Amino acid sequence: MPRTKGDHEARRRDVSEAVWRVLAAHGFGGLTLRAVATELGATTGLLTHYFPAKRDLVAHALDVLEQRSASRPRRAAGPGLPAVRAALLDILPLTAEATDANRIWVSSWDVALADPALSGDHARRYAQSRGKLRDLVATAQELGELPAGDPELIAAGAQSFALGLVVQALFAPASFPPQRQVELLDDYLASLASPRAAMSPASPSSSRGEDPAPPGRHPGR
Amino acid sequence: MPRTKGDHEARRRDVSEAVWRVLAAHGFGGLTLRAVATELGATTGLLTHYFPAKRDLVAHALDVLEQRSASRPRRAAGPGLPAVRAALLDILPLTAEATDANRIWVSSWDVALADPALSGDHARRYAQSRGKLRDLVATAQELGELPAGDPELIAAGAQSFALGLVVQALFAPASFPPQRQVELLDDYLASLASPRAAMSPASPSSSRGEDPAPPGRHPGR
DNA sequence: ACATAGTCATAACACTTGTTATGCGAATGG
DNA sequence: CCATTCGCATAACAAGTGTTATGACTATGT
Repeated sequence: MPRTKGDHEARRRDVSEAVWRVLAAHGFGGLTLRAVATELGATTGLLTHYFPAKRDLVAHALDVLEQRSASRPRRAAGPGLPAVRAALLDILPLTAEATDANRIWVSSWDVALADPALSGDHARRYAQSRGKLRDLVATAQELGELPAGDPELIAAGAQSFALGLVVQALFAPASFPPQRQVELLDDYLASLASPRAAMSPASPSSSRGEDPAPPGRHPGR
Repeated sequence: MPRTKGDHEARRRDVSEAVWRVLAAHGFGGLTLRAVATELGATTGLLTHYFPAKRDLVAHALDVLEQRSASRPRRAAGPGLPAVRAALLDILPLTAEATDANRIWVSSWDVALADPALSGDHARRYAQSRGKLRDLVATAQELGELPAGDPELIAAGAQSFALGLVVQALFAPASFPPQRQVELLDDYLASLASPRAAMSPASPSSSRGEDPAPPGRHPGR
């Protein structure tokens, strides 16, 4: 009965890719049915035929994002610190596709922060990613490639570093070419790997509100 | 002639604060003239009286954001590493106001990435902030509180770390309370301060060893 | 007191948005 | 070969958007 045979799923994928392209170009603020339709060379009638409402459309687009992020070729690396490095490199916008994905990701933060449900989804996603990173950090510590310390804390720090680097690279790609991103990441990992001077494990800020003395190690004074 | 005397500027500030509140609550995606008007207990006629177009309104709101960021009480800290720490602490969402500001900031990334002009503004802003940070890092190095190394690179890394921590804290405030943010930052600074070996200790992957990701062109498309 | 000018509500405007209804064509099943 | 069903363009729809008059109100200057 259809004009072309079993293309229902394939057509849905086409639509999702058009959504992807619109998102990469104009972000969520510029995501409209008309924009997707023209990007696809069709009309809104086609879109509503496959997705009853815009909500379903963006949901499927976000599924595509997550699926792409999950199924993209991960870097292979031996256990320990190289695995940590590979996981972080996989986050950075080192290629055109990774740049698009990260750009969409950042764009989704606006709508996500406005909606508690979506906000929770993002938080959960980051927590999961952090969990994986923590395991990698732990094995690296067991191998003696990273100094002791709460792996959860180290993973959170590493993820923060990578996330911030993503944002900076998106806004100033000329100042943060792939090579520079890798350089920054490797410097960060090197500083992590170097044995840390002894500092009091208990945070001195627990008693006072916040903003206590300068960092742990006081060279002079 | 006016209903109340010299309140022109004061009224503009009122409007800007209403814009601020709407942005903090719903982000740029939820910023409409009606929303601002009801938030202010007025109508759109008032808004257009003080700001001819929405463009001017959001521009002024962003000016307010920048002005607030610039004029907020900065942490005082002696030169060297404490100054670096203070500058980074000033970025983090440690208070309710700082959280609002950062939430608006993140929200603006969506619209900024869609508009090259705004994108350039943001890039310039971050570059400037990075420049200041670099100077602080340099003096800390002169004081021997930080090991040698390109201060520009160190500043970029520190900014990335703070930025990413902001994002994480916004999405999972329960997992990243102020105390934890400070703890993470101090850990990061401690690892920076510790003298870095030449990457020999037990790290098989040299800094420029393998890199599956070819440094191809980045943005394009 | 009167004219004037700033303040702002009211309301209409042109436009875009997501959604829905209608209908035409094509491919298939009987 | 005809009826049916899917694919999709066309177009109308209501709601919401930014923008633009219009006019009433009020405090001020003279």
